[in-house]
Amino acid sequence: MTGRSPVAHRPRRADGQRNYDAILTAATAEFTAHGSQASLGEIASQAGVAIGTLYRHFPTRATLIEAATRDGLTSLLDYADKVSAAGDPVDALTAWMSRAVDYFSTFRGLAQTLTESRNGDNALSETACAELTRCGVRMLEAAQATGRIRADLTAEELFDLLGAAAWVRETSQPGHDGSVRLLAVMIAGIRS
Amino acid sequence: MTGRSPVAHRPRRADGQRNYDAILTAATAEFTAHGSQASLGEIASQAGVAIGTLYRHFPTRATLIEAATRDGLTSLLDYADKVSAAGDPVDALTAWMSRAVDYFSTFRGLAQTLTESRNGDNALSETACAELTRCGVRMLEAAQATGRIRADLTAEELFDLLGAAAWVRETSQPGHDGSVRLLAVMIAGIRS
DNA sequence: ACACTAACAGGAGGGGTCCTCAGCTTGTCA
DNA sequence: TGACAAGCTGAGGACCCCTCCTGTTAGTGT
Repeated sequence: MTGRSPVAHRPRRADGQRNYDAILTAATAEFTAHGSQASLGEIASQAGVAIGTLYRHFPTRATLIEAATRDGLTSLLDYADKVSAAGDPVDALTAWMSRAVDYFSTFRGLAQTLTESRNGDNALSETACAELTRCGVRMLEAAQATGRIRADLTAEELFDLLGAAAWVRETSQPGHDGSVRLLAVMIAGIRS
Repeated sequence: MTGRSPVAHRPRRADGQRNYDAILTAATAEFTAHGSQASLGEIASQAGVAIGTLYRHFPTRATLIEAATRDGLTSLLDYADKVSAAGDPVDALTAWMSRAVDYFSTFRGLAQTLTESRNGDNALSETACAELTRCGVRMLEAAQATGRIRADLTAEELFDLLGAAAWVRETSQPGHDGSVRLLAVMIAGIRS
């Protein structure tokens, strides 16, 4: 080891950063409009870069999806802290679940990507998955400690509920959000 | 009007019927293996016909999906009658829900097609959707009449539950069927 | 100020899928 | 048996995915 890390990268080039940002902006718009299966060629085109440039920055669709939803995930994790500090763990859990469904359905197809990643199939980064899982476990265990949430519910099952509710929202016709009632039924079902 | 219907079609040609059957068999196998997004070219190839022949018999993917799942639907409707006659309407409803989730998850992507069709987006035949809806309404109302199922649950919401459970099953890693627990939570949640 | 080089951008190309359509084949009925 | 409608074919245009090779440029050290 020399004094400084042997792999001290050069700072990212200015044009690279510009394109990275432009691609991310375009991707967010396209995913919102057309779901996670939006055309990558169209995203590149919207961003004003060639397709090769998009692949340079985001080697797989999953990396792009993850980058485009990173803010949402951070926001969800922050929300967990806030609502946990506020008071009753069961209220915190239910509020967080509702918020998590919002995040899961940021755009069509995200719930599936998240669930498959949690199952190891697809490949969002493990750290993101792990953060989300840890957060869910914490919320669930705190609520279970009150005795008012079924003790036999696992975190895995909790995430199944969230994914399912998000799927319903994605699939509902616009204007009618079926996930609200579904979530209510679920929350009733997980009480002791 | 003459004595016989003015649009009395010739009987279907024998080779046409053979190909129709072969396509349906191949489609069932391919949908089972690869979900509702299976390649239509591959299905035609498996059936030993050209792609144009497949489109002649099934102008859209939805018509093919519907034909490939018709038996399953019929079987589900029959099951409703059987279990309704057997005894307690709440038991009948819960048993039927479990069976309906089986049908909804005949292959990956079917739950989405069914739900979208119920919402008018996609296009399975209206008659099939209507039959299914009528069946669900009947099961639900009978169960609600006992007072042991929440009276404010609508059939639309019931089908959201079923679709969501089927989605979880489709998305679960093979070997672990998350829909069983999810359905249990849902059934707990819809009781009064 | 300048040359060097790693990082970057570009886009053609091979492979896949979808769906159509003009022309050919064949089963059926008289 | 012959005529004709029903049926079959598969090439083709349009789209998308992802890779990879070529040319360009921004940042760095002297």
